[in-house]
Amino acid sequence: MASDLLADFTSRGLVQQATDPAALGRWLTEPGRRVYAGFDPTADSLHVGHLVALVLLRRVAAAGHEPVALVGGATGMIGDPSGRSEERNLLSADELASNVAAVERQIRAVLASAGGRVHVVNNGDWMRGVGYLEFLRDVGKHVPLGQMLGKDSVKSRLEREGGISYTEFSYMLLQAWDFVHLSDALDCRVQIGGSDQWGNITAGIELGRRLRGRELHGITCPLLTKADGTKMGKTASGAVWLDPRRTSPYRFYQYWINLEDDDAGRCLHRLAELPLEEIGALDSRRATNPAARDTQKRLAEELTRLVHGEQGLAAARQATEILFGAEIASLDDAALAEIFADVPSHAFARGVLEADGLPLVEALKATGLAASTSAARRTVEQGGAYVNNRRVTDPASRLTARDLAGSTTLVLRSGKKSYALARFV
RNA sequence: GGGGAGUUUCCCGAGCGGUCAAAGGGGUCAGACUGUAAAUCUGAUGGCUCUGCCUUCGCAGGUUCGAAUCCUGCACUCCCCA
Repeated sequence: MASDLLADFTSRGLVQQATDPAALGRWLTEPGRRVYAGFDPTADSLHVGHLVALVLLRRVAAAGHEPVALVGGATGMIGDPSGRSEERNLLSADELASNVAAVERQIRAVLASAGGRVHVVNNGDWMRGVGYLEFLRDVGKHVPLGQMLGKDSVKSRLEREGGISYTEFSYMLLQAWDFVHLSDALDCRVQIGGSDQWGNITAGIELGRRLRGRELHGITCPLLTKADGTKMGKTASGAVWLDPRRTSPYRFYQYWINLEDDDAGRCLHRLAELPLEEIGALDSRRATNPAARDTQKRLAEELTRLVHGEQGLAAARQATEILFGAEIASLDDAALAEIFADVPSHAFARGVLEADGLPLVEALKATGLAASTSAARRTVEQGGAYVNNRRVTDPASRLTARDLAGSTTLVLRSGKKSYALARFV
């Protein structure tokens, strides 16, 4: 069953290119093979774009092999030119170190539930001690310049005005050496990555052949893009991160919920760890009854659980329920703060709730839900204002202590989904 | 250097000396519909202590009971001739 890995990938649309599938399949017949994918620590969190590689590694584990996640403490110093139109800015060593630590944590968390043995390595560990001359003699000597110049990542950059620095040009040497090193250290002979990694992967394969006479393999998967051609994982407010401090579980969940049908379908195949029969069933239900949006729901559920755990999923669901209109009866301040983590809040003096209370229009203006008192009044008159998700249509109405949802907080809303928290302290 | 056209509320753009906070379109914001989609439909869209009041039509003055609309000067933009 271990040999099913390649077929498994293929059946889920996860294979763009692969080296000699027959030989690769043979090598994978034995369980416990190590397969690696690399992650460069360009930020202190991975994002949705990295999910494909993570899921790939989980499938490696599920197939009875051992995933190796490489964090690029060394390569992150340089910057991968692949898929980039411009030179990268270098990260400081401090930044890099904390990014490495954070990314390692995330990878472990996601891979932990896959079961089996997981390796997380950092190429900084083996690159740090290597001297420049040594590297040029041991590695550089065996890589023909013509081959390097032929890589798409290099070619496309050379044609552009900004060109490419020697530093970024050298990136593929490091990644090539990583592959050879991992084949030495862990007998890891397969590298997987996004399709933009093909050049780097084959550089490693070539180096393994020249240096060790060893046969290494590579698999790339298509980059996840949306039907409109834009990158997956981008929203108007920026990237969708895996770190809950950057992207709350609620927003993460919502990202998948909001996908177009086709995009959701593709993601379902590639990212969801569901049996193919179940995926097929969702496909046909999407075709016959798209309004039910079963695919989006299932996808959001699976991925939120994968990244944020059962608790994160529960929180995302509760937040969804409330942010989509469920009346807010009584919730404590902590739950409110949690659910409305992404929502702007404004603090008022507690005293304004005394006596007649605070005019609603003033609260709408102060929280930024309305640009002016006039605009606030209009919103109320047109039925667009809600207190704790209960519509209020009287422009003269005032907020008093009875309107508090928690002990100090109440929730204001304008229209369908513009929320603000009013805190009285 | 000479001649002509223009500068309007977020954008484009219409504005007869009074009924102009200023047509129309876009955008935006609400509401309905809907699949937390797209499209569509409706309303709103200077400010405020809002059945009224205040401030807007390049800038500064002037004429007039009354000006975005007329006159003078200034600034900027565009076009034609040299």
